[in-house]
Amino acid sequence: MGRAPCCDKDSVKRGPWSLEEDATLKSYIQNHGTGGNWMALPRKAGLRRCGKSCRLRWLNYLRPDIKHGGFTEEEDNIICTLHSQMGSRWSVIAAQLPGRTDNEVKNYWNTKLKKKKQLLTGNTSNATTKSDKMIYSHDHMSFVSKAEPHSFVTSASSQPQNLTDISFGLSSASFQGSLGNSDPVQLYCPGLMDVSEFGATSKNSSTSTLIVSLSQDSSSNISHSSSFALDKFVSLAGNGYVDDSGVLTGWGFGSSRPYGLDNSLIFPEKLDGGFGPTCYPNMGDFTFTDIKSQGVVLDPNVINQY
DNA sequence: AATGTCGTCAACCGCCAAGAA
DNA sequence: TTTCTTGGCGGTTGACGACAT
Repeated sequence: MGRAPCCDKDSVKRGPWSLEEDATLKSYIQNHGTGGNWMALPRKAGLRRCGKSCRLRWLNYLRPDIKHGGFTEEEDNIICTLHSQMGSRWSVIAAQLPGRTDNEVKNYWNTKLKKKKQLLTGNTSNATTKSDKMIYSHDHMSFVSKAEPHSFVTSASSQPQNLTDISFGLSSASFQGSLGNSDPVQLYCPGLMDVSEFGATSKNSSTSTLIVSLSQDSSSNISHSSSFALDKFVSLAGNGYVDDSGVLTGWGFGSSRPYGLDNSLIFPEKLDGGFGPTCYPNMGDFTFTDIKSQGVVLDPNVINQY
């Protein structure tokens, strides 16, 4: 036996709200509040609507502090950063954007930002098919192209987990130089700009760290070039670590910035009961040596600018 | 002008967690 | 302690408008 419906679907109105319904709901809530009971509200307000529907209409549209209209570039950056950090936790992301609702942020991501992200991966046809994949395990990482889904193994679970959230076109990246502890790192990614997703660090703070973050400006058609502006490089530094259970945690830029120099740095929090969607498991043995062996080269000139 | 395709976004669905009974 | 109710959330759907053919 299934769950009982929250309301009788035959007796309530569904679909788009009319102006009259909006006015009724708004007026009722402004005069009486929600009363802490959305289920009872429509009856009290004289609406033939499900309580859930009323709640959604109020929270997503009628609330006086809702900000309607296009997203700013700053909001874009915040959404991208937080989404990379915590995945699809839209309510949490929306909470960082005054006047925006989780639904609005979610829609915006799905219609605009996700596409941008897909462009950066070189994929324009399918959200789940990535042009290039990065795979890693305890002791290696590599780039592979046009691949079917890969998996990696975490030290905590020893179970393969699909890499659904980490991929980008790094196959042509160049990377040279060396790193000291907590040196900022920039990864030169021809054709790729800004932020996004992937981080690695070591089990203790005495070894190298790496973050790769990418996105692509769809209006540009950048070919390999050495004249990128600084902010076109991925940059990183910080004090993240992988704890004993293999969860990457505790990342920051200096003492004040939770994210990267260009908002590119994102690290997942450890979630109770397992890895969150963007919780990158153990990369404790992932070092630059490994990266170099795969032909990824750090540009020392870029490092020196920090 | 008619039809098809795509993008957007409001609204709904169903699951889960918290708290009340 | 268990069961039930409700709120909250993320995923998905479907209506509608814009644009392309």
